[in-house]
Amino acid sequence: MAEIPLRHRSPVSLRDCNLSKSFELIGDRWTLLILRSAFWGLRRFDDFQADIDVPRSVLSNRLAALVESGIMERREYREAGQRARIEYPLTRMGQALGLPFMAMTAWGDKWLADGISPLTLRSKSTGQKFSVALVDEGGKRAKGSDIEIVIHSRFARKRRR
Amino acid sequence: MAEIPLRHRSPVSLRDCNLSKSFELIGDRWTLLILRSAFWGLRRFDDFQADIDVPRSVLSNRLAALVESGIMERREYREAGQRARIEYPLTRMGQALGLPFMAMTAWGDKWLADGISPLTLRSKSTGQKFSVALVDEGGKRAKGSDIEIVIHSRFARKRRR
DNA sequence: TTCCTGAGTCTAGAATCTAGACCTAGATGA
DNA sequence: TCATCTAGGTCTAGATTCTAGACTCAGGAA
Repeated sequence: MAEIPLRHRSPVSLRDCNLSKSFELIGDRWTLLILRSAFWGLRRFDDFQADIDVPRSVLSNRLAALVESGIMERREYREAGQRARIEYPLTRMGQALGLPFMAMTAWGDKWLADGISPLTLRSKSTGQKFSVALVDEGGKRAKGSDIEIVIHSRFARKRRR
Repeated sequence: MAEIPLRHRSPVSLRDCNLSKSFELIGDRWTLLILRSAFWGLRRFDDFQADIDVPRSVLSNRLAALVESGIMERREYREAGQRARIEYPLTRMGQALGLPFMAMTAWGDKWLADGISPLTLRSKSTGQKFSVALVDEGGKRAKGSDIEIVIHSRFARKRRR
């Protein structure tokens, strides 16, 4: 992997950058852990609290922020003969974070655990392993040297220095 | 997209989870923004500082942590006739974060910016667009309903309740 | 000799985090 | 009827971290 060419300033401002906007919403240790638990199917306050041992006031704040940004939903539900309770399921927007999370997990497997993955994803029908990859429209994996970054002119910032 | 089945506890403990280990290293707003700048080719202390307007002491801490964890390298370099300076290039481990970051960017494009992407990735040779996807060994995209999660028995936690 | 630049450190006040106690409303048990 | 339990929180005080901005330090240039 070649070194990235030196530059002194990002060509897209933070204001226009959807990556930095994403980080503003979920780029915090507890938020990320809450989402991890949510992907496992957790939905209730006390379950989150026990699962990741987060301070209750922090959990409260983070859930409110996740609801505010549309990643989770705050919903009443009622089990037969029980009183109403609250649950926090992922919205479609939240579920769509699955792909970045899988990519992040694969990175962790490779670089933090010597390639040992506690879990793998595979096809129910064919049994083949799934993995996250950068592919073209036909599903062919991108080669590092063949990738070109195109910045939409409306967002491009003048190069300085 | 169907709802995730309810569960009360993650089947893999935080200790074994490479996703949570990853979050421990980079799951912090400033660290994420520093890495974003690094992917654009920034390498120098003052460039990072100006690019994302991070407090200098925080930048100093975060860079040290990134070096400590092997994501960046602290390196002296010398331009012709100049004194030695320091730069912080991404290591291979750091560059490998590119894929999760691209996935995250695509998420942000879709959900935070109405699908408007300041940047796209395409093939230099064929001009085709690249995108991050979950694919099988042959490059075929995974269908949500066909994905099965397999937890390696060594790491599986007993299901409670 | 003074200035400049890159790469930091230091400081004090503000904001946030943490552990843990407490609160509340409905269902349940005695 | 009264106390108890539970889910889903709030409140508090003390510890930690963050922030803006001033300062430092070394090597080269003017």
